[in-house]
Amino acid sequence: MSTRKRKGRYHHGNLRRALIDEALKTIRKTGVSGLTLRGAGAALGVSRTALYRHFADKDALLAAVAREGFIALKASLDAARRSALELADQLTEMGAAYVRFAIESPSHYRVMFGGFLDRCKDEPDLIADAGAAFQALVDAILDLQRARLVRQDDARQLSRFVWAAVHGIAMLAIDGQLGPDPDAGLALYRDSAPRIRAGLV
Amino acid sequence: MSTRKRKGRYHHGNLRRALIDEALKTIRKTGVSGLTLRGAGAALGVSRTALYRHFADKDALLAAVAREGFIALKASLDAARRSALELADQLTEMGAAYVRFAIESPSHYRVMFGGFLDRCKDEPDLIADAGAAFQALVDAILDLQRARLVRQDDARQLSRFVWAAVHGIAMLAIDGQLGPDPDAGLALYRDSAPRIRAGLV
DNA sequence: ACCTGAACACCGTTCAAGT
DNA sequence: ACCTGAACACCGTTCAAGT
Repeated sequence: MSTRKRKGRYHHGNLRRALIDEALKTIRKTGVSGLTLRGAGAALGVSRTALYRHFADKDALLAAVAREGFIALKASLDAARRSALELADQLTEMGAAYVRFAIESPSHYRVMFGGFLDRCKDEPDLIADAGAAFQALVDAILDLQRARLVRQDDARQLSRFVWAAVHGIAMLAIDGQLGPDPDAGLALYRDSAPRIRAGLV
Repeated sequence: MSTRKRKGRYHHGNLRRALIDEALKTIRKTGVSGLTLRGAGAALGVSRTALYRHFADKDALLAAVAREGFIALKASLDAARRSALELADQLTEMGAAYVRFAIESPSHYRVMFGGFLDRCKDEPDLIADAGAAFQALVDAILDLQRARLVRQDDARQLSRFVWAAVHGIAMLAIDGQLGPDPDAGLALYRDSAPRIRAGLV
């Protein structure tokens, strides 16, 4: 069963979902700049303006794409946390998962953080999903604080420090600033993880 | 003496320079998305295609804008280093200058790091200017290592760690991820500076 | 309710022609 | 050498009209 409209069918079925998936696919393939509403419509066998029944404009579609990203990122972080053998390793594993997420989906990551979205505009769902991903980090740090493995500073501020560090590594990596080696980002993270930890104890 | 073409004059004078300045101005005012070649030409009283005598395409203009950014960033870092009263404070001051640069010129900063430029394309001058800014950090760390204030790890890797941390703070700040408070970025840096330092000693 | 087609006001870029 | 004007192949978005 394809996401493409069956010819002659009047309604598409789930155009909203199909548009998000199509956007994700072309973003992965060609970057954000390659995404056009006309192209997305054509790929789904739908008129160029059908999209406006489900999204206010292109930014709203991008916001939906970004939301998917934050949900997937949170899932990666949660999985990494569960996979850690010891409590002390949880945060290190989460950081690695974070950097890996960005390197595996650089264009998607850029939609989430590249300034395409105007966060002043009322997108409460997007802010909530981004907040939930951040909260995964805060929760892990609170656990470490309870076990006396991390100092008792404000957990949210500690989380922001860790977030900034891994976000910086991820951004420099997908921007090519660390050189052409595709593993440069993870290599830098491996070197940086103990340094980040040093800032927490 | 305006940068705008005097009417009737056949040549502009220094169109290349004027185009970069015009681009910087509109980017500061409206963001990168507000920059159009047609608009820039019109603002300078020049045809829409005059630009192609000085730049291969829009990306080449953006690359020139990014170069200016890296040169200005290096100047800020050097000034911060000189302004530090003690050797031990140099790096902290440089980090603050870095975050301040991004917060004061968010759109310009995004041209430098936002993935608009394809670093695989041959822009050796851009890579050189970005490298020079990074080298300012490496030099400061080498000095600290000589004074035994920083551990004797590979200086470039240490520099990348510091760079990623301040870059992450800067990016989150200008992306609005730290909340609406415009001072959130510098506040996070003040909290993070000693944590970053902990990773170096 | 959902979709279409034509239209509007934009883009970046090319190219023959002008000075 | 440097610039222009018209043209080309695109955009996002609006809107009256169709089912």
